[in-house]
Amino acid sequence: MEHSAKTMNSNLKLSNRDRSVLMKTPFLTGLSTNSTLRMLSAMSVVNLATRHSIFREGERAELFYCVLSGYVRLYRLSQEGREADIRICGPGDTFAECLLYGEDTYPYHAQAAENATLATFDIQMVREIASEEKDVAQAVMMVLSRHLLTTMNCVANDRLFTAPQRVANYILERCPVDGGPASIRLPFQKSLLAGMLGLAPEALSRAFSTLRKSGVTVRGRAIQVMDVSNLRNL
Amino acid sequence: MEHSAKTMNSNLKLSNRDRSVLMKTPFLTGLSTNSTLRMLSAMSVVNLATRHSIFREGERAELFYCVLSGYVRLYRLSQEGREADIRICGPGDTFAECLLYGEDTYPYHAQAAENATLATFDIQMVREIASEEKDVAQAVMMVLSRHLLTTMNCVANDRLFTAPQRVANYILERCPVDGGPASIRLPFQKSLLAGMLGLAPEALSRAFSTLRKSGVTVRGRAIQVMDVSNLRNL
DNA sequence: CGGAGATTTGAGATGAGTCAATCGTGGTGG
DNA sequence: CCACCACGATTGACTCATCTCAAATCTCCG
Repeated sequence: MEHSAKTMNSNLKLSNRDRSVLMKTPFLTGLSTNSTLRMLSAMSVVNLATRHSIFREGERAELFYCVLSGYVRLYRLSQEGREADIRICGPGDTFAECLLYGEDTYPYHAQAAENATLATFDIQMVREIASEEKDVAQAVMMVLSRHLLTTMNCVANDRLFTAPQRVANYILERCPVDGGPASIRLPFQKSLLAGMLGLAPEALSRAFSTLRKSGVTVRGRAIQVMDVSNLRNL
Repeated sequence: MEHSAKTMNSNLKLSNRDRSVLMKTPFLTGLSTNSTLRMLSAMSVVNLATRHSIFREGERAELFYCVLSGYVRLYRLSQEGREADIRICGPGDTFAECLLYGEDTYPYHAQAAENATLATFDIQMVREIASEEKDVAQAVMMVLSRHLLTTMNCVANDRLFTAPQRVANYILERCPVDGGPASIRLPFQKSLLAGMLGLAPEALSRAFSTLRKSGVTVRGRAIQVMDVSNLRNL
């Protein structure tokens, strides 16, 4: 079908950029040649159009994923159909990797938030490889640790900070560390950032306008900060 | 000092209950005899009095922990001194294990929420053991996966549900699965449950009284549910 | 240039936090 | 065994943050 060819396309041809992201994944860096080859044999690549569903909550899990380009949204649905984002994955991020040693069904929905290229890994095969190749097992542990750390951070941020504070944190994490002026560019739509921070889009908008008096200017995806060290005092 | 002997006491003598919990930890179940012995050699046991601090955010991390009895509170502080719980660990739970392959400082505070017995593991040593013994590496991956899954669940719950819904979820997770009446007993103070659900104690109290009209009765630590399947429709 | 979708703004409703006072309970010591 | 005390839990009053719905605007793409 014309449609499915456009929205999902599996092959092993990678753009140079995608290949470079792939090899820089904590998942594949520092592996022996042999381990790398084995991992690549468990891997495929797919292209996804914006809003394309990757998997649904409750589906049997056979693959986990690594984002090469674009962004992916992981979310849950309430009974009434309200959506809550759990995590936004960008280039280099891995998701559903916790199923390597956990349940056998996906615990949330995943959807391409924009056109995206993903590497898929066969869970069964990687589990096998990890049990034989120490460097792969170590890579898995590193990825899991890092993911766990950022997720606990997310809980803490949600519970400790207000919307403007969370937005300020997001900006500061992406600014050159010194004081003075800085400017960054959002890599995605604001509605995605809102979900990432656990906010409704309207709340993000209002948070930005609150931050105006702290020297933050927003025009489209461009964000300018008059004085980074000033913003750091919340 | 009399005081420190009372609040912190390191030895290798375990009560039968503690030993049984320890061996049932995902961390130590299913290991070969040799791996088990090596893990035990990286381990100590400590007793802690209520409110005793276990480590502070930013401290250099040399140990990770497994709760044998009692409860431990992991939390962050805001500038103004407000506390936000990130996780409550009970018997069998592991914490700071994400530092095996991550940063080298603790990313949050840890405190005994009541008298507790903990197993401590030397991070450096376990890292070494995991790199040599496959079954240990696998155990680490299982623990990390499970922890990650529950933490993502926590984010989803916080973002999707109101206080009464979160409390209902907590109760339902601990009820026999069928319908009809049920009763459970809280294993700790209500203020701890409040923190676990990301609520102020007052909010938990109000949530309980909201749930009264759904057939939930609370007296001290005892919770009675008139009809489980009824409560399940939020 | 047109238009669909994204973003902003306004107004109102609601959920949850804070502070303070009261109530209940369990543990301690007489 | 009882009385008391200290601390946890509840309740009320109020404030604040964020969501929801609706309308107005903006922006980017074709």
